[in-house]
Amino acid sequence: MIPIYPLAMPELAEVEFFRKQWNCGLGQKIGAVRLHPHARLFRGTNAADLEKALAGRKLLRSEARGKQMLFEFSAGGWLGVHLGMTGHLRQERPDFAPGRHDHLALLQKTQTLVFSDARQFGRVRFHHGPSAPDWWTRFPAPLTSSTFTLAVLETFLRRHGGLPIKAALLLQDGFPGVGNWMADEMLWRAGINPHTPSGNVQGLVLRRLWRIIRWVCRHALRVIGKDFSDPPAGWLMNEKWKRHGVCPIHKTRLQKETLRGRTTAWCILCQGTQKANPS
DNA sequence: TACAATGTTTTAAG
DNA sequence: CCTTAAAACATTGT
Repeated sequence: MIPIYPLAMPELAEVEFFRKQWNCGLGQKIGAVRLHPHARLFRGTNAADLEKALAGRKLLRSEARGKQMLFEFSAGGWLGVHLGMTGHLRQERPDFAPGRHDHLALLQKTQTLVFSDARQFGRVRFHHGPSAPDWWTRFPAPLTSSTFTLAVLETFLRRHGGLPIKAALLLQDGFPGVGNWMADEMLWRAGINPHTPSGNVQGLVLRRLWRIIRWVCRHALRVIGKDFSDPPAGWLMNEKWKRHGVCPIHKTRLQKETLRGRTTAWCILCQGTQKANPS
């Protein structure tokens, strides 16, 4: 059977789904490594070293934090993976021959673990040592953890008080894993206009946003992260990418605008009519 | 053809 | 040093 790999760009839940696509190789040795050594994907790491270091090691475990993934190998090998806009992980047959965009392939006895990324906005890095690399351990706590308190949210939004709330939600330092669809989903559910300065999100509205951030993360992981199911009916995400998307509640056409270079959709009845540069 | 795409990083400016 | 704005990155699909 040939599995079908969804063509979706990865945010929190999608990353978690793709991470699990390599679970079939847990506990197994890497026989050989095939990679494109000069691919942009390997910027900042020595691809030749990576190739030499991983061959013969065993894949032990993996974890996702926000949009980052870390795969641990025996003898202190750590492989960091970011999928960018077009990256994905999948498994192929053991005799797999990498294609043009299959930049990294780990050959195992019963399958090959593949990382593909056409645009190469993604990234692969390798760390050798007894513990996980610094960039990983310094990563902010998950939004679903008890560490992400209302006070943490308030402090972050105040620090970036001049940014439109939509742009602030995309900052990975504050909201690890949140991407374009999740940010719009959260603002729609919270009834906040995407252009609202972050510093103006206060009081009851702030508290509601905090609850919704956690709710959307949990549910996205439960549905999409599990098996890449579509989000339930009633989610804004189902409408956002349609040419004539409508508000799931009012059935009126969504407002669309490029905000800070990112496509943004909102409902003027739920979130108001505010646009960029009011004068 | 020209433009847009669910993401970061760099560079410049305030 | 801090925050913000915009361009750059490379490829594919409409």
